[in-house]
Amino acid sequence: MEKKALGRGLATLLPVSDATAIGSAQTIHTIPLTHILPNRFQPRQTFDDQDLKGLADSIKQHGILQPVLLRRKGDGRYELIAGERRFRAAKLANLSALPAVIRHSKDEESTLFSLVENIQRADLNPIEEAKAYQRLRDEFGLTQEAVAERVGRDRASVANISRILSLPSDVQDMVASHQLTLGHAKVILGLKNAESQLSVARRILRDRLSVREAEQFIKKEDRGSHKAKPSRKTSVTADLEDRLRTRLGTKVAIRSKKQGGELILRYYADEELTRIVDVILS
Amino acid sequence: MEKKALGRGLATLLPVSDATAIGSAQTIHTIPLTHILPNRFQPRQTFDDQDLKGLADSIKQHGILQPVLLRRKGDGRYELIAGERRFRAAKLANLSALPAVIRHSKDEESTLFSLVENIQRADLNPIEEAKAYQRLRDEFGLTQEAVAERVGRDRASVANISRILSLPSDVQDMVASHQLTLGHAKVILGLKNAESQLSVARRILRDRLSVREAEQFIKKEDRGSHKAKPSRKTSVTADLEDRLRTRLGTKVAIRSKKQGGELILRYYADEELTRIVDVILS
DNA sequence: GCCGAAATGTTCCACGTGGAACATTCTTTC
DNA sequence: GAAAGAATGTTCCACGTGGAACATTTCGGC
Repeated sequence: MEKKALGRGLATLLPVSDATAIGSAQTIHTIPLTHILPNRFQPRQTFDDQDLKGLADSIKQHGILQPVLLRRKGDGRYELIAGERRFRAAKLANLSALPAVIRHSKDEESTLFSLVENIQRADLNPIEEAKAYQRLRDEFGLTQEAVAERVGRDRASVANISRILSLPSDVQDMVASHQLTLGHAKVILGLKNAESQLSVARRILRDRLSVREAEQFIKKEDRGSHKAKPSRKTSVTADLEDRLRTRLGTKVAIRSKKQGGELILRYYADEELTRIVDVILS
Repeated sequence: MEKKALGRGLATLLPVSDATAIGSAQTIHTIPLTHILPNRFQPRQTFDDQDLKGLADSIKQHGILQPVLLRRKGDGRYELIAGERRFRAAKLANLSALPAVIRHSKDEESTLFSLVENIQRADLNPIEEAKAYQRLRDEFGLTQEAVAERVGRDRASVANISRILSLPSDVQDMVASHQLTLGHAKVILGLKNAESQLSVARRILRDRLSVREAEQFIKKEDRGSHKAKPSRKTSVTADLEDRLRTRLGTKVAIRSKKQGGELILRYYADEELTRIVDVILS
């Protein structure tokens, strides 16, 4: 995945006045040489070795001052539009990557625009939406942040929706058919094993668990398989919870809020409530 | 507002075989005589008094066996399409209302259909939606239940959305402009006085209260003005809450759930949490 | 007026959503 | 390899929505 930032080195070497290379909205990517193909239509077939060697020496000294111009091939590789000599000289200089501007064709721009519009308008199920985001990222090299800006969502939301594509396909089908919600799917992603993901998905359907119930269920499952995830609770509150749990013999949760919080004692029958109240009042 | 149901009396008197009067989807309304206008285009201008008297006697004995046919005038009144003799005889018999079938014109059906479609499709703000429901009810005599079925919502939701039309217009503007949500508006409706409704609305905007915070705030306001609404809690849980509150010196809530429930102790600082825990553990 | 049914009014809160806050990984430079 | 910043991954839960459950009013028949 190409980076938007250059790091400090190249940025300071590029001339500010080079407007043709750095347009107002141009982003300079660093593209590995192995991903760059020569231009199929390059009329020039021979290059002077001496000339290239001189350029390579200069590059070794100063780096590449002007990004090459690339066009995306759609399979993760790029085709040179401009900068063949720089490309060859960079090889001679044993560089591994080039600064490049990726130019989209008119067709590509149109496809991008249509994709974004469809996402914003269509009543897509979460799987469709995730696939659309993936397409934006794969075909146009957009980061999650860029996708999020274009479709009007938060970056974390794009990440969350995209993650569901790593679920087993059976579970994905449940989400696509609206048997499970995105909230459920996200909870299931907390399980690492595809088998348990499918089995928990079935359990949620069978018992009609809400998202909250599913969250709790996953917590219990993780505890059972010795893969408990680190809790975000402080050790102080966890200690208090433990001691209260021992004293009262029931589930205890301490939930902090903006101002203080809530101490929650769970009871499973009216008799238990009476018992808990008696303990407190005694 | 016309009733859909007949009561037992008329229903048992109407002949089951009278298909022209009771079509498969026909609803029989009971319309006060004072709301019924004679047909402007009734060719017959004179009616035999003896004939009418005989019919009036029969009506006194048996009631009206066949509903008249009415057309809605749009101002809460109806025009007779068929049944002039029955209408006159009912007057003679001192009836106050007639069983009637309301016939919609083709134009009316088309308007109804369009209205429903627009509600289902358009991105209406809550005020617009409420007005649309009101229109369906006023112009077509639909009950909340009937509106709800047509637009695909629950009857209670239609009722709740419609209620916001009784808010002060300033508050309605806040809802229409999405400064306040429907949830906020519903909470404000719990206040009886227009002045306090507006003042609380402004408070919600100023302090960016969430719906939950607004609910709590309204509760406190009601307590302050000696207009506390009757709580839905059972006296047993209220009693337990009181005793715990006295013992622990903090807010206590008992929330029952499908299986048992939660006993919630509120704390406002870490020191208070420690104190509560100490009381329980002592 | 009484009663029962229908219709409407009202409050409270469980729900899934969306994302804040944190965790982890990747990339670039030195 | 270390450090810093960018990008991505992940969990937990506050939020407004929608309506369940209950309350109140209206209507019609007797």
